[in-house]
Amino acid sequence: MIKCVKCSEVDAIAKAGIIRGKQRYYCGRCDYYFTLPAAEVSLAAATSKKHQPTIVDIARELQISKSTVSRALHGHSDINEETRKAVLDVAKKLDYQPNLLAYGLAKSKSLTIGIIVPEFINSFFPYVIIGAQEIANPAGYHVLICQSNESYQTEIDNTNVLMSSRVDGILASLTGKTPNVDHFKKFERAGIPIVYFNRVTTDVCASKVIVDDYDGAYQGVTHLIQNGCKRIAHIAGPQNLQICRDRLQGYKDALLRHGMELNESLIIYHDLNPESALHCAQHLLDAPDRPDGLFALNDPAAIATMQVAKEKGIRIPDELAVVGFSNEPTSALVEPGLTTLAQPMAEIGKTAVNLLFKQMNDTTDCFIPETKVLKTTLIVRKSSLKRQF
Amino acid sequence: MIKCVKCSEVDAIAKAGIIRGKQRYYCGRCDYYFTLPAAEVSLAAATSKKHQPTIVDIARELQISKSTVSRALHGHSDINEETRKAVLDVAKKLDYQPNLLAYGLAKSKSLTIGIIVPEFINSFFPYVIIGAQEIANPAGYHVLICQSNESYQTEIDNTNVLMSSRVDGILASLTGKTPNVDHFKKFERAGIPIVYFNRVTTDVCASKVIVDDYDGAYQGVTHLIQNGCKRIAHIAGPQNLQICRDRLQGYKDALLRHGMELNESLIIYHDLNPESALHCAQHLLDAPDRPDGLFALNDPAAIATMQVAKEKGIRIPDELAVVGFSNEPTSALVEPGLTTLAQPMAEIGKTAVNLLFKQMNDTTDCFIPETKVLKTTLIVRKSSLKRQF
DNA sequence: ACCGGTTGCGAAAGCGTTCCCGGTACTTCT
DNA sequence: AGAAGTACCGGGAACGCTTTCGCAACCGGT
Repeated sequence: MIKCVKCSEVDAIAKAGIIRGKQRYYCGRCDYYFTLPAAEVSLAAATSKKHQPTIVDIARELQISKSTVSRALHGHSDINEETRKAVLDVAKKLDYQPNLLAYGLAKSKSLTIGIIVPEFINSFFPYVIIGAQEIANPAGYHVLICQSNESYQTEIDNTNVLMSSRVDGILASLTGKTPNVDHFKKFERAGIPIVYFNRVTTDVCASKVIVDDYDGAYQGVTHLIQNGCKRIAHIAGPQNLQICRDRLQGYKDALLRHGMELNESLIIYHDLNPESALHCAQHLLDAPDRPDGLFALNDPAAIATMQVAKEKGIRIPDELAVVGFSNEPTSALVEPGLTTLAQPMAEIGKTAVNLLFKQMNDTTDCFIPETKVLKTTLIVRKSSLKRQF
Repeated sequence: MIKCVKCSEVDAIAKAGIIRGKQRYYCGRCDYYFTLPAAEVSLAAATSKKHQPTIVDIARELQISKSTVSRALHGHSDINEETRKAVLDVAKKLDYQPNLLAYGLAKSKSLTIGIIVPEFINSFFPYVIIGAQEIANPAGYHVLICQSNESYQTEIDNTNVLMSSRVDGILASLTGKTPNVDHFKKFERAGIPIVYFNRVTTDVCASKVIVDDYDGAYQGVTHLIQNGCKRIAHIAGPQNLQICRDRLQGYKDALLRHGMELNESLIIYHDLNPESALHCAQHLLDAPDRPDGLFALNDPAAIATMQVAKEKGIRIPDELAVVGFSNEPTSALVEPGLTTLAQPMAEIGKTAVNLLFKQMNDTTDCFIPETKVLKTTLIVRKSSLKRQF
């Protein structure tokens, strides 16, 4: 017979429904509902997930309170030197690893900064990330990398992931399809600082790290002109990105400044997908009135064009001089070497994190965003040096 | 005069030390210690960190309990359809983002898998990571990427970071300097599954994803032999890595099988640092009795050698035929195109995550590790096709 | 001897979730 | 009509950590 778990009464027990698959009983005397305790599923087999040592374990071992352990582990004041040593010893003995989840919850900070990049197949972004880590890691922060794969939707998803992860700051570089930065507004609302780098938009009030794209483009195109190019094409990027607009403008101004005319048919737009680069190249080189010079918005596009030119038997640089942008390692490997505008990639990452930290430590409620503009350097290789000139 | 905060007594008050910089008082009547409440530092300026909506906010808005909200957000049973809709609406209205830290703490799982790679400058690892994300993300997991920068110490640090982050699983590829995997043992102890990929060691009992390195090397070297090479060199990797030992063995066996003799002076060891590749190449090509063929353990080493050869005026493939390993995109860009053994990079990532998930969902206490061996494909380009042959 | 000050530690309240369990109001059998 | 079952919901402990604040013990000067 069923006994009440409280009064051990037997007679006043009535069935009171099934709950979560188990019979429930009601004791009329105690006015108490209960289910029979599940017969102690004896297996410690359910203990597959081993217990990780916590500060409570350390505290128990030393017969002190967890507050003291916490203080000891953080070099807090208000702690006896011997106690601290003892705690540290036990921590090492137990191989204690602080639980960052709990830490983050308690402190409302995750010690993590999120980085959103459009891709990391080409070396540009990896180098930036490495630069960022070089500053972030020593400061005790680690880095959560999200790549948007040049997809706007993925970028949005990534912002949500970073939001849920409660990152303390964001470094972001946009996709070529990102029409606006509304999906980043939530970070502002939450007081999480953002620094945009490289691929930024103009319509946002935030800190930015960019290079002088206009100047770089201007230099690159001028170089082509000085090397005898008469018809200089430009593979431009999506015009939602300031970086692409600036490079385009630099291209245009360089031409005009040197008394050359603008020819819209020589400007072709690349959506930054790898296949698109090949299409642009095809299109450009198939044109009846082929260009004899090309300034591409980035190295991969320049290199893709060189490949296509090669297939078509177009000689580089004599028939087509090429200048890229970024100086990714590959640009030194292709044949002929690609003339390009070197970007200080690691420097970009470092600068961005420094700016982020500055903003994170800012106590004044109205932080004034800052834009750092780094310089590019023209690296001349063979792809732009016409022989007959 | 000072009043007791409890009884408002004035006379029985005595000073009782300074604590944390503030004067403390003692009321003899109440037997009570107190400090004066800090004059309400009126600034809401300290509220710079805005409040993020939580389930409690949703609950308050709807006048229900947070338990109900939690159930609603997770499509739990035991919830009225209308209630759920209401919760979802409010959640959307408030732009609620679940706090992954709190979730992780409560559930003892972080929905994160950690990936440790030795570097991500070359494209191999990025592609693997993309493959991994393609499986992990749809399953609700995100990926924490750590790069060890070919440093053993950094790799150890990375394991600690991932341990602290309480990742639910690990994908790891070792540095060329990692002597053993003791630093990964803590994951085993904690019951956190690991899958090693690509750069693995033999002395560990865990799931692995590798390619058939021996076979790939054998194929590559055989291809060189069939193309008329008589003195085939090998840039080998650190012998702590099984992958490097296998490729070396494949090289040796291919030579022996084809009646060629082994020449230790033609084997040179690369520590996987970028500069080291150039040294190896220099050394190899400066030798009095220069090789006429090269099988390099990876594409970057092969390409570095091609660069050095070019500088020295050594013609490829006629004077030196080259075969790499991996088929990174760059290998198609260099001149001549690099013959190489294609690895299914994204596939490696996907397979590894699948294996990891399998192990994570395994309930039996004794999980049997599994090793998946993927196939390589010889991609023939011009770097290995001697003309006079 | 007493008072004011110092040092070191413990108790407990959060942080935002999940989840177990108990409770209520209602429905459906007999 | 009353017993048995169903559908939902709320309370509250737990996760591992930080942090505030109270308190005891001790120290040194008058």
